[in-house]
Amino acid sequence: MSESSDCRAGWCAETDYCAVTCAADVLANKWHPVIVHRLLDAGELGFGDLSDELGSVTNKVLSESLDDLEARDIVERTIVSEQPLRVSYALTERGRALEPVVTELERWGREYAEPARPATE
Amino acid sequence: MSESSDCRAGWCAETDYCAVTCAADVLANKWHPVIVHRLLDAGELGFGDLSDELGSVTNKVLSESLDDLEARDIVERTIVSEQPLRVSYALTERGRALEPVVTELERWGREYAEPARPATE
DNA sequence: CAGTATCCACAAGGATACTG
DNA sequence: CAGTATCCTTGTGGATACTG
Repeated sequence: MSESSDCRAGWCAETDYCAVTCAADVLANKWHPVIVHRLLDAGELGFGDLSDELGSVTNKVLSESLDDLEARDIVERTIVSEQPLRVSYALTERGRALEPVVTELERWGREYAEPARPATE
Repeated sequence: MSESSDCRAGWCAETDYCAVTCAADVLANKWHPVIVHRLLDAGELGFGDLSDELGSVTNKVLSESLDDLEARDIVERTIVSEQPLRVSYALTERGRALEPVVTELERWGREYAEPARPATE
């Protein structure tokens, strides 16, 4: 799924703004930021818990998002029990390192979110 | 252009993670993060300057990105001269307030960018 | 120079139904 | 429960050509 920008093409981390782009790429998905945020303060959550918290997400999309986050080593999947199947998701170290980003994002959101008026037309 | 999420639907800023989502939405565009970053440390840049710095962006896409950022009141457009037309872009207060976000994004990118391995399949 | 106008390709997200 | 499998709609970005 997704080639996810040129981060691995030696294009990243060479310049400061490339680092920014690559990091932003990780959160450039409709559900990733919330998922990380929720895991940040819940520690771990099951698939269903996440689904409930996000509200309008479908199984397919949530599953894809989690797969992607796992592939990026942001999130870790653990099987808690089979029969009935129960899994748990938690942040990896890389994932936890996103905390300051999310914190600042939240701060900005709280202060400046409302006035957004995307395209007058 | 773009309805840009449910931020204005009273959905945002009510909970912490909604604030995060809304803020993330602002940077959820291929070029927005870099543009903001570049303006953050250049102060102001002309259309052509930006185009040069971003490299592979086309006029159309850069133009759209800037329009969107302007509509969101992140960026400010100033006409420097007509004939030949010259404009300058700079961050607004809202835009400058994104600095900590970008800084943390950059920090994370520098430290963790490389190992990303999006989808093994 | 600083854009617009068109057309196009593709990935992302959603709806719905089904399964180990 | 925790996903997969399909199908479908839309948005986003890019190529190219043109303009005040």
